[in-house]
Amino acid sequence: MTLDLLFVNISKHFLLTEVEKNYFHSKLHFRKLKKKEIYIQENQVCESAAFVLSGCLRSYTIDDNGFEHILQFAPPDWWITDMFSFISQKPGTIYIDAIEVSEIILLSRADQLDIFEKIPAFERYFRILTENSLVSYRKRVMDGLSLTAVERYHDFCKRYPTLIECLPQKQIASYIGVTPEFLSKIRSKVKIV
Amino acid sequence: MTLDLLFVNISKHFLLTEVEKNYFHSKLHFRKLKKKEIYIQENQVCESAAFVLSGCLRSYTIDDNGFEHILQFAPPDWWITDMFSFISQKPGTIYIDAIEVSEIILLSRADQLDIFEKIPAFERYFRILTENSLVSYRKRVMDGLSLTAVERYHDFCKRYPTLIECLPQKQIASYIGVTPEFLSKIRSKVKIV
DNA sequence: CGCGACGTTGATTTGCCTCAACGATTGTGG
DNA sequence: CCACAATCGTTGAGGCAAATCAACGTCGCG
Repeated sequence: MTLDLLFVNISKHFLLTEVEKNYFHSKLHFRKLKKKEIYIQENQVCESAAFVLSGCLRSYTIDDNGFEHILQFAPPDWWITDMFSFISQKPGTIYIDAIEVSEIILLSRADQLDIFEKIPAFERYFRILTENSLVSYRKRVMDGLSLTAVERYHDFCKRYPTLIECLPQKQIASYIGVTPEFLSKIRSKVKIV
Repeated sequence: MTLDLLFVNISKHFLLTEVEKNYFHSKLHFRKLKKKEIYIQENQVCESAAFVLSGCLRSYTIDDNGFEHILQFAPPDWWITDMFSFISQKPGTIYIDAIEVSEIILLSRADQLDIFEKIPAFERYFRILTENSLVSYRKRVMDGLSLTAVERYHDFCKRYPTLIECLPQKQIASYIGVTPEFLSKIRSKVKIV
């Protein structure tokens, strides 16, 4: 239950004084999640963003037909939240749960905004994270428009080699936007070649 | 050639002193674009973000088969840039051009970062814009995963009623991710009902 | 006027989905 | 610790949404 991972992450962007570090620390909350435990649900206000210390989380929606569509995986050292609900503090549309036993650190939106006032470097830190996240969503949109399912699968394997190992295949299928059956067929064809 | 639109936009988020306003103003560059004039090209570093005063811009990629895929339309009062290239100052993958005669204001990344230092409220302004933009890209990813072409078209009509009027149909098709032929068929079916 | 971009429509093809059946693996309660 | 259920991945047959290809009328523009 060490917060080091978070502070190392932050220190890649700027250096905290001891006082700032303590202040920031005082705003954080720690939480453990069991496997499959739900952290955020649809129609619920997402009060906090979560930083993953261990384990792995995912965010997803459930459509009218009951199918899940995965938006993001969050292994250790990643932030995850329902950005829409987090910034607006209105009920959201996504679910976040734990793929495996996980430890996370929570920062509420109110505390985040408070910290932005007190320690402007934090506003920079989160601005940069948001910019990077925007770029990766943009890439995802482009991939959806211009790549075939096979190409999206290969791209996923290249980008997230460590996730490939530990994720059930149906969740990868849900992320790249195909049915589990079809992903299975993609994989069997690749092997033969 | 008035910058008012930009300053009104900013004033929705925070108030500028006269000094700050002048400083910010001194960093801006004005540019006119002819219809179809290209502002940013693939493999080029995107030095500046653009704020649209009049007209309309679009960003898009061209895939291996020569097809365009539109990422964003930018009518007046919107910012547009190749975020990947803008933040990394590395060669990008997207094109930005003018759909019609347009007037834009340019802010270079270097100047933006400089302004963040001098006037922290600007860092907040752009953080908020980036957060909102991230949310809309996220929605676009979800729509691509869970909606049919017909549903994406109706959603587009609802969200961008003013754009529907002035855009050639093939560009709407490119944005929602279908061929122009198929969008034509979608529209003809809707009319009959 | 004539060319090129655009929208339309129809015939055909294809990428991916649906549904169903089957082993293999995981997990769980007795 | 085993037995059984539940979940997962695989495979095949058939179906559908959307792409492709081609032909044609219209319009804006040099």
